Parts: sequence; structure tokens; C-alpha cells
Amino acid sequence: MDYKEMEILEDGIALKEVKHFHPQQIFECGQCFRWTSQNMEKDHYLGIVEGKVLEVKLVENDVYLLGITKEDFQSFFRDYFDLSRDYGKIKGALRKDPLLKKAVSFGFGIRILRQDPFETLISFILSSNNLIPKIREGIRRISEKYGQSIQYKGETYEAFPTPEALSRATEEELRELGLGYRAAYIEKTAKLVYKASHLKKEIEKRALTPEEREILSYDLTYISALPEEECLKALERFPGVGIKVADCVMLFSMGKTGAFPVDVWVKKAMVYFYGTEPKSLPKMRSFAKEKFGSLAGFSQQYLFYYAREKKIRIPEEKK
DNA sequence: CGCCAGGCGGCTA
DNA sequence: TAGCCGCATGGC
Repeated sequence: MDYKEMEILEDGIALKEVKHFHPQQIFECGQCFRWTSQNMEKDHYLGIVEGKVLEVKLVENDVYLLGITKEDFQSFFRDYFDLSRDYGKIKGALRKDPLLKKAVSFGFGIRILRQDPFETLISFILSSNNLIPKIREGIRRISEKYGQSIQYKGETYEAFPTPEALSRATEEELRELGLGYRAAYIEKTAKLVYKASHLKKEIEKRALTPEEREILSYDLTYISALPEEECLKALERFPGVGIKVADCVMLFSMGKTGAFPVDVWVKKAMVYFYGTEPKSLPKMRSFAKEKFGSLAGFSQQYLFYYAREKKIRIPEEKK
């Protein structure tokens, strides 16, 4: 447990003496798109999560979670912030690698959030060959059009839509939101996820056709429970999902901490720290997975954050 | 204007 | 299986 005790406040809760928790590092290490810094502060963020708006504020060693109740925390947000995990132990193990030591010290307050699989899947489909600000804007527009609105401190925010709501979107509507060619992938994926979850409920009422039984395997709860390798294969069946997107979904929403997504930043970090062959992404991935095992996902976050914040570069000919 | 961004799908050899 | 190309979009 990475905090000592919880205190109930009028507008939220406070966690006392929290370890390994830094808002900027958690929200800027590439795992999420719906958290925004408030007043340009490194320790104050506002997020839209699970149909709720909340603020996170770090004051010395205490973390304030505003906008949620004690029940919200106990039933959901403790797991969302991965607070039951001992990051000291993970960092200790990763620091044994002298090259990773610098990246771990730099991202000392990183935690891997346990996010919603559907939102994560759609978000990372949108991330392919795209820019982070544009990904955030796309997700905001999707939520604005298909999500439930939420009132918080006199402002209106929109939750990310449910599979059912997004499954009603047409490809053309999604294109109008500026999602580009990814619109078709998102449209098809949303429909598959919704159909699968819907058919899962139908089983009790009637016999399914062979085609319907086939669609059941797109159920995200089912996929989430699969072992890592099978989980990866299952996710890759969604249109717009390759190895990188599948690794992100597994790591950021399905608790598969051995996943190691290799994107342009991690690629740079691997060349910079380990001198690995820059052209071979699959080799980089297997190198890290063998080296770090079930901690590969954490190492990926420290490497990504270091590479992106430091804007590290690698020689031109190595691209 | 060309280039690129948290890749993927499809086609070729 | 590896290697290449096109792809929507927008900022530089």
C-alpha cells in the first residue's frame, strides 16, 4: 500500500503520506488523454474518469482527490490509481539495471493507471500515426458527441461514451470529427465490442447462431482475463489494432504489466540507453520483455517519460 | 511546399 | 516473415 491513511473532506478525500505519486508524471507519461493540468501547475490536474470529474492535488506528501466520495475511492479509484501496489519494490528491482536507474529517478512518481478497456482501446486506435494533442482533441470530440455530460463546479464536461452509445456512430459522423482514416476502425471496433457484450446477455435467453458465438470473443471482459499472449492475439483482431496498440491496451487497462509498447519515444530511449538496433521494433520489444519480464510495462513508462520530457535525439542515420 | 506524428492494413517476394 | 507503401489530418 502506497499511502498511510485516508481522511474524509467536504469535497473529496485526502490520502496522507502517499509514496511514489506525482500528478504530472502520472498524467504525462503517455498512458492517458483525459487529464489536464490546472493553472499550469505540476501538482494539480483535473480528469474525466468513469463518468466522473475529479481533481488530483499533491500538497507535500498528501494527495487530495476532490469531487469523489469515500465510496468512490474504495470501490474504484484506489484501483484506478494502482494504490495497492508497492512501487518502491518495482523501482528497486528496475534500478538494478544501471542504465534504467536514471529514467526511474527522473520519473519517480509514475504509476500505471488502471483505465477502462473500451476507452483505452478506442483512444489508442486513434493514436496511430497521430499527434498527442490531436489524439486528445479527437477523444474530447467523441465524448462531446456521444458521451453523457457531467456538471462539475458550474462547468460541463463529457464522459467517454459507452460501447452502446458509440456503436450508434456512423463512419461518416466520426470522420466529421477529424479522426481521419481511423474513423472506420473506430466505427467497426465500437460495434464489435457492443455486440459482444450484448450477446453475452442474450445467451441466457436463447441459443446463439454460430456467427453470434464468433462475435462473443470480442467481449473485452473476456479478453481482459486471457493470459498475455492470447490477450494480445485477441486484441489484434479489432480493426486498427496492431501490436503497439494492443500492448498499450493490455498495459494501461488490463493489468498486463509484462506488455512493452514500442513507440517512437521508447524506440529513441532504447537506442539511447541500450544501443539496440533502431530499425527492428520487434527485437526491441522482445529484448525488453526478456530483460524485465513482468516489470517490462513499468520500465516502458519510465523510458517513455524520460525520452519525451528530455526530448532525447538519436543520430539521423539510425532512423 | 514537404515532412512528420505514440501504426496499421494490404500487397509483394 | 520481412519489407515497403498509402493513408486523413493539421502544424511546422
